[in-house]
Amino acid sequence: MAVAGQRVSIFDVAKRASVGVGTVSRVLNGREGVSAATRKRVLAAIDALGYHPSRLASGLSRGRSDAVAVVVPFITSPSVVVRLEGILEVLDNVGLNTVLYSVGNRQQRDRHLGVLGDRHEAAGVIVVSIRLSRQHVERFSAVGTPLVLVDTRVAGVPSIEVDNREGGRMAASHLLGLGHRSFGFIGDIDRKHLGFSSSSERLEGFSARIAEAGIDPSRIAVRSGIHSAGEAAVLAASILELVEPPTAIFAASDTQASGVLSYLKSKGLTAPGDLALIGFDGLEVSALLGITTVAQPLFESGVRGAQLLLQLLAGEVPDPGELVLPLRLLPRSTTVSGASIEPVSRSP
Amino acid sequence: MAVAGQRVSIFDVAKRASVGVGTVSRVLNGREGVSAATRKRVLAAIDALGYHPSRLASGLSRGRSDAVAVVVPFITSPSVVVRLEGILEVLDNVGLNTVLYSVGNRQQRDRHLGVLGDRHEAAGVIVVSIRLSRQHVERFSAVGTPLVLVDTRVAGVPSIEVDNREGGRMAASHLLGLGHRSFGFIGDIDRKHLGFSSSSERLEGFSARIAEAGIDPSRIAVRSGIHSAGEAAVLAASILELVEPPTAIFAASDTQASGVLSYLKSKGLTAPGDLALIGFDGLEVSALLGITTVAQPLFESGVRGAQLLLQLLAGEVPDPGELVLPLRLLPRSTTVSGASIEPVSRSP
DNA sequence: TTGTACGCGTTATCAA
DNA sequence: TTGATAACGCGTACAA
Repeated sequence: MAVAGQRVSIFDVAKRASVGVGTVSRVLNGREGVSAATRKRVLAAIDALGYHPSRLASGLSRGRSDAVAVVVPFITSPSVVVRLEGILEVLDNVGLNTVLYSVGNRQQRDRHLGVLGDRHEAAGVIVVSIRLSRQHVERFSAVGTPLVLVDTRVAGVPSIEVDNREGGRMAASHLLGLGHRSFGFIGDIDRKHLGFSSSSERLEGFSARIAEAGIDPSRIAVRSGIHSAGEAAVLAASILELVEPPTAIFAASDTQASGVLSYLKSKGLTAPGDLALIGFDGLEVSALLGITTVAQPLFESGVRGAQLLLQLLAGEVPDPGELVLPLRLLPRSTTVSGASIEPVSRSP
Repeated sequence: MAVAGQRVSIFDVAKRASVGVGTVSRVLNGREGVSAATRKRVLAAIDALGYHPSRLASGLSRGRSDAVAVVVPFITSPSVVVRLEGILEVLDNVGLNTVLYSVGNRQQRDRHLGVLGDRHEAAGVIVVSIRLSRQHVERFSAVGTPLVLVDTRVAGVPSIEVDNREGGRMAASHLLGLGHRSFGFIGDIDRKHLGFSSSSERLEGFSARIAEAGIDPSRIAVRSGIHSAGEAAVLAASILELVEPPTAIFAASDTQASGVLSYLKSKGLTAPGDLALIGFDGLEVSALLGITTVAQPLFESGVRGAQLLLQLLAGEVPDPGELVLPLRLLPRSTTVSGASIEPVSRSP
């Protein structure tokens, strides 16, 4: 038992086990060249003293922190949280600490990213959903700090992504297949200039597919605002008040789609009768409300991203360094009128 | 500019400014006893070299990390995320790193909490929504590591809470005032044994108020399950299939209330016509779906918790060490039939 | 196989 | 007002 008072150091362990600190260190780090007998003695001493090494001291000695920095855009979006969960699960399993950096604007982004290349700050860095400039990336490669990108991409940097354009195409195909010929789109505006591009990429794919169907994509009623359900409701209103409102709306996220649905409800309208609606992400809320959506593997993106970083940390060169995860279209009751509103599955 | 290659240390700065490292350290930490002239020279050198101190080294020297550990239950619940945002905002502002510990079961909890008292691990700790034992707390007080509790409480430890019983009473009063006389309750079951107690406390208050109205509280149809909308939908079904189903349901959280609402919708039922429904938390989803709720200041709880920790870190003794934040009942369309489904406000 | 001593980058103490 | 130097706790060459 660690008695209150003085911190127990590697020296105390060494003394108790009648060995040198070097030996204790060797045991601690699973290095060979220690006889079974001494190893056992050392382990016993460690246990008896309740000793655990100081992250600070070992980090300083090794020349690098053992924490992983995870940089996320101001956590307001559920999708980011799910990715983060995935990251945490993997890192926690291998005993790495996760330091969370939430950035709400460019200044914060640059301030944090500018210093995170330092190995004393973090052993490695995972950036989620934030666009990085070449300069940012070069800082990292210059000092050799492993960097992984999740839901964003820079050529040459290991990353986990989905094909947002393809997702847009999938949404369009689904709606076209149902006979729709006029469309609205509700997306994000990147007010904080953090370089979010998924929304516009999804629109690109959506437009391209519409055009292929012989429809003028410039006729899509496009509205953008901050990423929130409330804002999306307002944008939906603006689209539906058009003289010739579209029959279908593609929202760039489930959060926004849920806002559209709430607007419809408030006006006594229904989907897909009055308006077909499709979202993006595959969040629980979409299942709950029966919103058709293009689902992406959010949790998995976090897991994969963290695993990628682990490889980098181990000095390996990840084979498919830039990974593209698959999307799935989940048809539900906001587009397919027959579809029963599923009695939400028990497992979350 | 920090040239790629060697790390620039306090020694480099000292050399460039023609002073001793002691002086640089003094400037760095804003200590007095440095002439304006030398301070200026040092600052210039720091700037020219792009120097910033090593957290590892200063931590080791000072004997404690400058990171704050935040322990949260497996981040699946939106309420926890909002609290976390509040915490991050405050800590980031003062330059403290936030190390996130997500615990999904007792083993994880004990493993993390057991080591977090060490000042080399964290300068201070904030525990969110997880019940701590006396032993846990004593470990912290023994070594003097500041500890703050958010949404949980232990006598003598600084904490931020709401009065869950009072919240339950508020919900009951609201429903009683609307003429309801039969009730259902949907709450959490703490399957992972992390000591969540809000749900049962809310039920206690709810029951007490019901009893005061002359109704036998044992007649409340109580159902509990894991915290998820889907599970809540299943529980709602079980309640509504009773031979004499209640006319109102109190869900222990908005997430669960949204599950109940989705179940109603899937059955073609409406609120409050077929069933009055009230939730808890005041999450955006409740506004979106028009669910009446008992709102608690989630973001603020994080902010206050972090501020409390800052005081502790500064050696101050927070005056009301155990803070109870106010609750507000927000009547919406799942209980008050007249209430229009609000066209969700623009600001989130 | 094991012990010793130095270095990691800061802070803090003590002289100057 | 300053500079030199001893910790802080650990990893690791190097010596034994």
